[in-house]
Amino acid sequence: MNAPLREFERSLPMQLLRAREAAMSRFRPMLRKHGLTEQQWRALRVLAAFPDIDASEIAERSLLLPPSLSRILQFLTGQRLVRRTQDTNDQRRSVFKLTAKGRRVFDAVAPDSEALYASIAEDFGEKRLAALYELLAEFASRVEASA
Amino acid sequence: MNAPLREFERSLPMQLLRAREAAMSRFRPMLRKHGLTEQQWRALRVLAAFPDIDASEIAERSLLLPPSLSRILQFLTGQRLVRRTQDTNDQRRSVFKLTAKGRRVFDAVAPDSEALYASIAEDFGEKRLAALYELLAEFASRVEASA
DNA sequence: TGAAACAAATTAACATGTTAAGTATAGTGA
DNA sequence: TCACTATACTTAACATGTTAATTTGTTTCA
Repeated sequence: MNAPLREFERSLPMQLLRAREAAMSRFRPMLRKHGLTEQQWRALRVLAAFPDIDASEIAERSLLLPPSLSRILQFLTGQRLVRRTQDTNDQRRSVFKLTAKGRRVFDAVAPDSEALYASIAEDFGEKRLAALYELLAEFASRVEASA
Repeated sequence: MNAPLREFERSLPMQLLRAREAAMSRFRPMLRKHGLTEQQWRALRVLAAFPDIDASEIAERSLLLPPSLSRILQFLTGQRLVRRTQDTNDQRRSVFKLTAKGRRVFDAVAPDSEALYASIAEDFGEKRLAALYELLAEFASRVEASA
């Protein structure tokens, strides 16, 4: 055994990564069948919930950096899943909205997504899932704040 | 307010991402000063703890996929931080070890890394940190297992 | 043995992450 | 009004993530 490494593998950033990987490894194959990446799906979910939203707010809500989101919106627009409109008051802003096709894709993926999430909740337990969620939210806000 | 999205932003994968981002946003600038990315540092840490380790085990312990690790090892070898040796028994395997230079870099970064980790522990609280760690470990093993 | 299955690592191709720099527009104050 | 600053993206450049395909070497077993 080696002390420095035990500490490393026990580190919180590594456990956060491992936990997320465990969860996402269930979602990615399903999304792939729908022709979407995880990040594209995150953007679509935000757009489904907030019509006529600008890029900055999509980025913030989907936890995607602006350069990544910029490319993703180009892809989604190219696929005719999303339509972009120029804001007439502020020419710098673009406003985005799901197309009918985009809405159909969202409606097709959402049930699969919810089913997988439910299976995770069942495997780990609703109660512990809620406890974990609360700790994570507290951690994020605490650590973000005093950066 | 919009129900579907509240559910989305409350999802565990998103909170795991947000929490990890909060933590890593403290580490990345420090690593950058040392000329390393987060992933290169993960590989170095594993190598510091396990001399003469093969690529598969580095990948597993650092949570890096083999293709990413392959590129990272090429970079680290090019920087003369790591040396590669062919396994004579199994010609498919390569075995890696930190060079003296690699060890010096590790020794330079490690204290900064530990200091940041300590500051996070202080901000969030040792006790809650331990509780969060345990929940995450339990979550990962539970969700990985029954994938 | 020798062909088939398996294993370790790499390469390929494309999407995203990360930081810095660039572009266009909007707001601000002397 | 006009420099100055700030905002909203976008582009650039390089590193990594993700899946599939390849390459090379090992193992199995008929």
